[in-house]
Amino acid sequence: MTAGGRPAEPEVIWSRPQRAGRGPRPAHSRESIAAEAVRIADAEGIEAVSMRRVAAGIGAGTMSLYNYVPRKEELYELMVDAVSGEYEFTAPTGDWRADLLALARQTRALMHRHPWLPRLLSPVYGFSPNALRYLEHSLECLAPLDVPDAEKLELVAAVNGTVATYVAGELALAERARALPWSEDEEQGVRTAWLGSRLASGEYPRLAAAVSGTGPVPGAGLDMAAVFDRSVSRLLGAWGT
Amino acid sequence: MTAGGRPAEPEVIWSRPQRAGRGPRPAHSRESIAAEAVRIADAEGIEAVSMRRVAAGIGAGTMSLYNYVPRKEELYELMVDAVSGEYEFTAPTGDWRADLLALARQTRALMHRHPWLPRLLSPVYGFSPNALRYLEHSLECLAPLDVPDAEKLELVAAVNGTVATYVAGELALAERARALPWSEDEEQGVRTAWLGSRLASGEYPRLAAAVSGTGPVPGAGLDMAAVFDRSVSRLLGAWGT
DNA sequence: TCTTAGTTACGTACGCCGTACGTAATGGGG
DNA sequence: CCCCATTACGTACGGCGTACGTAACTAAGA
Repeated sequence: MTAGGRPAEPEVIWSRPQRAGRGPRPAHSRESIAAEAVRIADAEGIEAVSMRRVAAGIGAGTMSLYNYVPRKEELYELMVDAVSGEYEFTAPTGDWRADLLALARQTRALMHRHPWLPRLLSPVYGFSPNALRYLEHSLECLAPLDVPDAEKLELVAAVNGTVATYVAGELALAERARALPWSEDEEQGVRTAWLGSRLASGEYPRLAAAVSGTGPVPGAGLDMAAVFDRSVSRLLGAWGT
Repeated sequence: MTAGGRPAEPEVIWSRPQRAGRGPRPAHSRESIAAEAVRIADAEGIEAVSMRRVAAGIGAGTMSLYNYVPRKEELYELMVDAVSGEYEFTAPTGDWRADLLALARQTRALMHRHPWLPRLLSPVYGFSPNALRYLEHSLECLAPLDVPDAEKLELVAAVNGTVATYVAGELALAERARALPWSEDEEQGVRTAWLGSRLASGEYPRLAAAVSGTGPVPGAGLDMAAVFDRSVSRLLGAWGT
């Protein structure tokens, strides 16, 4: 242990007790810290989340935060778990495909509310309390499906992968524009112009054909929710009967 | 334009000429810059890639790099495009599912060679030259498939999403351990212990059942390449006839 | 009850980071 | 041939994550 009680050994933040027996009672909690970080990320983007900002936001000194969160990466884990608690699980209907589609829609809505979520999901890869609740509920929904349990987890992973990539694509343009000094329209403009000039070169005839008719970028006149439903449903159709 | 000739307007880096007509001939190239950044990221992780490191690596002053790369984000675009050039496209066989599976395997191998790639893919969302080559080749492979072109692009996106998420999961443990002062085994140990203790609580009966038998973390005794092939094949099976 | 050891709080400091800006050198287009 | 766009790059600013040291606090053990 270092002087400040911060361990230099591997650990999972969830297995640490919030309150140790000995010293003064902690003035803050993981929940309030996570909530503040989520608030900042929602309002100003994930790059605005710093240990200093979060500490200041809850009215603590910068280094006090390290009593609750050993590293910034753990702060990310807290954030992901916090928003994962926004799922509303309803009882399985017996139609596992409908249930999983409903879950996927919730995930998409969650990511639209918290656009930084897709970028944090892959580095984290943890089994946080709310992630476990999510997995357990998914398996409940999959009870009618007659495949080995291990494959059910594969199915859940596949759906989540598709959802994450799909929504990341949806959000990419807006997120990039928000982090740069120009607008989403300008960003889309220069990218469309560039793509148009390349396609006009004739080097990519099939791509040019595929892009003509629809816009080159997601969201250009398409009903994204419908496309989303179709993509997820198609994936779900590959399992089972 | 600022004094240094660095534009503050939206632009796509690929539409900038490498050499302007006027001044001294540039001492470096986008290719060598991208190669150096890739070298650093491969050896020490993406977090070791900084403008200073890359500039020093090619023997340039830090701020000289900004004559070639207007922002760090554009450096990431160069990196993604550079490794995208490692694809080896072979003529379509007529069996589009086999062709796309082969492409997906190449993507997986690419991501294993460059473990930072999955994390850079979503923020970038660009149509770099090599990305266009990739898309064009994918559409060539999909010529035998009788669905609208727009859906073919959806299929390619779905496959890439699945691949990216799958490989990101494969790599997460090792990548996280590399960025922290302890080993991958220690990392896996504490996470497995935590998961075990939660599952033993009885709150997640279905998850506990699914996890018993196989290891809780990917790669615990499984043939990951086979699981990968199965996942991608299943997805491909959802399209077409 | 009193000590004491573990814990919380937090100020200071170090070595990084991205990049704005100013200046000197360079060499092709008019 | 000369002008000026362009390259090269040093300096500097404000921010970052976090190591470390110290003071205040409180529950557990004597």
